[in-house]
Amino acid sequence: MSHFGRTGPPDITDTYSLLVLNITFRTTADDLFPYFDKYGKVVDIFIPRNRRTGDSRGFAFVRYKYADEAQKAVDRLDGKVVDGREITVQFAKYGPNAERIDKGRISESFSKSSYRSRSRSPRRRYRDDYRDRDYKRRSRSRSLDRYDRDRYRGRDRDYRRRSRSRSRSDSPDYYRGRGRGRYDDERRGQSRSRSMDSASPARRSPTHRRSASPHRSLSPRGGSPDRHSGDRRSPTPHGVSPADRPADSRSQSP
DNA sequence: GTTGAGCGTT
Repeated sequence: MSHFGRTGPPDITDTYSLLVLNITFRTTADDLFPYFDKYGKVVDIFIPRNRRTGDSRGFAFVRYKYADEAQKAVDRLDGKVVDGREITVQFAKYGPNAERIDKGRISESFSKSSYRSRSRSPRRRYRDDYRDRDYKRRSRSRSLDRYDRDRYRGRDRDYRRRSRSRSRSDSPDYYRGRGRGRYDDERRGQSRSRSMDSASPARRSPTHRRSASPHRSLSPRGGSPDRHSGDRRSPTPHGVSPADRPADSRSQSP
């Protein structure tokens, strides 16, 4: 039983869904199974993943067959350290279709008569699908979702700061890399190859220098770091020299 | 290689 959520929702009519938050991004359904299975009969475990990257979002849904077992798991597994991180287990408040559920159990099935109740759903079913291609072309003022908000949070400060001090014409990579709206997720393989050979020389130059610059600053006394330099240079006699770069350029050139 | 509020797929 290692295939959870791969075949889609089996049957959530008589199952109780538990929401597991604060789990690691590397935790899989199989990892959570032994934890929840010990406290009750786990019907299915599903971990929402990103459509583009495929990485876990950091939370999972565990469905129990009985409410008493689910409650037990919430009380026992809530605050339990899994994979080195404390997880949060609680009853799901919303169903797979954004419908309100009671105690993790769906209060209303999607029958013909349920359509009338659906008018009350204040929540949208869409989350990441429409945002991925609409948010960038439309306007970012709509409010960034958790996916983009996370990435922008770390890149935003650097991104804006550089724009002020440095001109865009100075960084041709700006249009291909950050200008697209996002920098990774689903980038083309060919773009990456060219970046390594074409636009690399300009960026790789400062990269090598940083090894020597900070090293000297941290050792104003001198004399001591001499031993380290000698040993570290041995494994790298050549290859890091920029003089070899032109040689590769002609090979890469068509 | 990174991140951390929240509510889900065939």
